[in-house]
Amino acid sequence: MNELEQNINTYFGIIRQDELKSVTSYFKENQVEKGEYFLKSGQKCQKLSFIKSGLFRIYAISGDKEVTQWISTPGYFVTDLASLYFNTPARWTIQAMTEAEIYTINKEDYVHLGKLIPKWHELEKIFIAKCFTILEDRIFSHLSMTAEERYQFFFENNRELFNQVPLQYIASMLGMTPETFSRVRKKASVNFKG
Amino acid sequence: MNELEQNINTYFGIIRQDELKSVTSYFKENQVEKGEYFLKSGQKCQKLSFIKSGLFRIYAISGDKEVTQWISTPGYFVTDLASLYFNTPARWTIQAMTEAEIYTINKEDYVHLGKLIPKWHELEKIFIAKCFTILEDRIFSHLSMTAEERYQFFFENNRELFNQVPLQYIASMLGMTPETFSRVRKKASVNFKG
DNA sequence: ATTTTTTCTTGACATATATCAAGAGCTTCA
DNA sequence: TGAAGCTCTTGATATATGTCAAGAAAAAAT
Repeated sequence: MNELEQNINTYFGIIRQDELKSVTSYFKENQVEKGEYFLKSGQKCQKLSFIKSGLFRIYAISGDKEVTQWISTPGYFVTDLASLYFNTPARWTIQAMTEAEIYTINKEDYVHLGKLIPKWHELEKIFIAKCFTILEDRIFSHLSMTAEERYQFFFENNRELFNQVPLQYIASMLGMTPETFSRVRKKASVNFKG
Repeated sequence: MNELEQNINTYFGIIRQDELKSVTSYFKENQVEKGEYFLKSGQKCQKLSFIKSGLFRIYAISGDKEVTQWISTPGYFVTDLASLYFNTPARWTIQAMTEAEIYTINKEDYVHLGKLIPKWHELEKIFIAKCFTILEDRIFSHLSMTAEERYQFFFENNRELFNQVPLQYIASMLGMTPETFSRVRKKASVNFKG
């Protein structure tokens, strides 16, 4: 099973091999330059991509500040789900932080799959439900954890990311300033050694 | 169109009248006592209900504190989506804050509808996607707004709730203490008059 | 109607986190 | 290789929010 097929399997669940082939055939592999915009806030999102290589940052402008919502890494996907599903202007801007290779399906084909593969809506359902539970975890973390605890938790589960991207963006997605992030980090590393 | 049919329409989208009838026929109306638990954290959630009347609080215990995630009012629904869809132990406890009347479908029937009504998975997909966008808004509010701004925003859109439930729970779902809530509230009302 | 319980407010104070400013260490790239 | 720009850290300080404690107000129970 190739990379893309595995992505589909991970997020959408299991389908017959021939259907899987059919699904993946709608994805086109493409290259993305560093700094290139996958989506700009306000546009209607017309595609969904899985990341083969490279890093994408999903963020929005709020007042005079950027709010990073997520950093997407190989194996993950990028899209603005709300915009894709409800045809609303995207909240998020999505930009490549590095050169990247992605597998992209456009919205038209994505919707078409629903007519082509009986089980497709069910798979989408699973996909979105997974996205939902991820957000639910995050809400809970904001309601119940301090900045330090959110840092710890994220660090435990995403160590690799810390030497791949500017830390200020991780700070933002955890809901703290770069300065606080830096201090929390120092404190955590001291605790870790001690 | 009755209340329940309208609920289905609002959350799941439009379907044929006969299919709608078929869907709603699986929901049973039932009474709930004040204080009764709809779901307890750790259980596997086996149902989904729409609220005809009454109020439910969705919360979790974190350390020695309760974290209120949401207060569900007539027209809304109650369930633990993650638990319902992935059969995992529920994170949330759901308790009736008042006497209540609800329309309930059990999981078995809910799943069965997928076999019965071709479009059902697609409707569920819409339902979950809506839930997703609500959470996305909330994440954004925690990443970009102060306690005061979150208060303001919630107040604008949910004034009625403020004289129906203990404010401490609203405080918690907005991620602040009752004391902070009280101060923010005072400040907001002064600004409002001035 | 009175008591009891719960909820809300307020003040004093503690702590967490943000802001501002400066400098150090990296990268990038000309 | 050196200049220019990022990025990260650190200190000083400000602000937002939490904690604790007490009392007032409101709601529920008797």
